[in-house]
Amino acid sequence: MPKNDSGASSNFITEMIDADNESGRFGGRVHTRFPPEPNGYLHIGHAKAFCLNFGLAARYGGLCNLRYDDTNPTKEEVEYVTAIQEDVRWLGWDWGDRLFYASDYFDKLCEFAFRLIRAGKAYVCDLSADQIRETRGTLTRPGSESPYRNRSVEENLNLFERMKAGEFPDGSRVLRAKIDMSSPNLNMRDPVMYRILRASHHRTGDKWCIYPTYDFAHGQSDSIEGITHSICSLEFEDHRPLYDWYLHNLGIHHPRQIEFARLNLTYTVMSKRRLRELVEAGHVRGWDDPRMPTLSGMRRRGYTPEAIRAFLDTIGVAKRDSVVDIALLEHCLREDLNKRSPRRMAVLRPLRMVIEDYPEDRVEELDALNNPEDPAAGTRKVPFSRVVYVEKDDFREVPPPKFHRLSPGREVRLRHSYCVRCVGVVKDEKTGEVVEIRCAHDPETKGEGTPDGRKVKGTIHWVSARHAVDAEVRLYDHLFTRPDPGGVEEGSEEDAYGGVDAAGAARVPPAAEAAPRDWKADINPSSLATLTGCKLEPALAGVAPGFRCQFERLGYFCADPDSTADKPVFNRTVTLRDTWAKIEKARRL
RNA sequence: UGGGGCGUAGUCAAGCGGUAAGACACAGGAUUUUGGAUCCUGCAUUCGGAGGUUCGAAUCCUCCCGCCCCAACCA
Repeated sequence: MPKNDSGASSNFITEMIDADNESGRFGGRVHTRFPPEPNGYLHIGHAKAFCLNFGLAARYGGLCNLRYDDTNPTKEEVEYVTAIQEDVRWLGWDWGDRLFYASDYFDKLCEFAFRLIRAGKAYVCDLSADQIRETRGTLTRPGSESPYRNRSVEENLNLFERMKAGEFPDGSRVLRAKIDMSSPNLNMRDPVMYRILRASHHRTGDKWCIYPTYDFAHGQSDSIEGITHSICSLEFEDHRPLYDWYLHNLGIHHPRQIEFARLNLTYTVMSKRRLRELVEAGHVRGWDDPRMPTLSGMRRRGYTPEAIRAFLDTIGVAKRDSVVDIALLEHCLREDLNKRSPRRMAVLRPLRMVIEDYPEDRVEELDALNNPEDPAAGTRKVPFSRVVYVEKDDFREVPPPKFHRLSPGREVRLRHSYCVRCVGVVKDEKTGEVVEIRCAHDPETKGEGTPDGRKVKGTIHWVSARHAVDAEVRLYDHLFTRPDPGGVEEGSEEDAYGGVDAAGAARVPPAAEAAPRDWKADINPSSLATLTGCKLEPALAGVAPGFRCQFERLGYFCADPDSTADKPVFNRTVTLRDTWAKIEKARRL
């Protein structure tokens, strides 16, 4: 992909901006904005949008505002406005002193409404919401005009003034734009501009009982802020003619709107509605659950802002609907983490190993490289003693082909330490399970090499039993079992739509051909595995929440805020690539 | 059956009339005290389909097919 000096990708949007700059359309100015509604936490799809907006501003030496599109007081909360700022900042962006709210413009918007009424381009309509819907027509049939459409300017002025003054009950009247009830674009069939809504707003409190709709607020808000390029997602393409109409009839600054396709990822869901449902139904522990695709969840999981940005740069920006393989996100994560993570040893499923020929009371402090990718990261001391814990997975009584870890009679290297050979096992009398392995070490192999040059194929990690720190470790897997949660069931494409589900009760689907499954049925019941009694090397004692490292041979981990002084809790951010696991999986199939 | 948008590999995505970039995934191999990392190699004779224009078409024209969005006083 073509890149400019700042490393950001070129795309169809930069081409349009380049053209605008060349023609002098906005005097060479580039001013964008990120306009979230504070009704939920930001997810990585939003990150695509704001990195695009802030990135464009940075690329062209322009500015990017943060503006809350808070026109619906029934859904918005301050909790979300705070969280949104934290997330945007986390990814490295700065809106300077340009933090705005659409609600800052309520007075101005109201004035715009009066201006349109005076121009005979807006009217107060007494039809109910149901009646408005019924008279809007359908996709193929034009709508019919409201009986209130031709009220006089004076009457409209009077009525709207009284709507504003609170003389009418909620929902009894609306202000509508007088455009064209037979337009093939439904958005142009006299859309609602203002509704009566007695709800307390998170910023304006009870000052207003009428609120502008998003469509009547968004374009003008961009205009007021002097935005040059209004970047938004594809579904607003149909609304552009409406925004054009408002801006044109109001005669105010007219930004250029450019639409792009939002981000979708396999094995997860990406809509605030669904994410909220996961939170509220308790399928996850909260918006910042490390399994969530929310930025707060990813942060808690151990993602780095750099990895997310690299991912976003890699996927590009286009208008085609797409679903990006989550493996690409994980690749970007590993690539970043590999370079910067100190290595540590941790045993998740401990198996006791006794080195019979190693003195009972001896302890050696061995040198271990902190990061083979980065010599500057230095070394640390790791204590070694007669009894250590190794990973259960690293021992097989009956080794399968190509297994080059430990089994009776075989030799492996204990990472940074000695080579040991398994000379016996101790089994549980009742279950027959191996509960301890007995080994002999070769004193000549300390740290590196073998005296006779023999090859020792496997290297396994370990933790000295008497020095180990006990920990809880949380392993995460995809939140959903299918790449397309709720996707159409194979073979059922011809099924008739069986009814109206609760969530869609008011939204009658068109006579659908395909039958989507319930997306919640695809939730992965094993997306979280909590391991206790894990053994960490002592260097890991007392690390601060947010501390990231690689547990050698296992993956990248991050200390969770649930950690306490005596018991660390670690989240697995992502596993290492695991060729052996792949071989074993292939063998099972 | 209206309007708007989009079709390039399993997934993203360049390409802008001169003969299909790159990344992920996948498959081999080298190397390795992390089965990690790294390094090689392979992976679209063809761009949704069919016609047409042209010396030459993924790029231009025509028709067809498929997918997404729109009938909230949500955003």
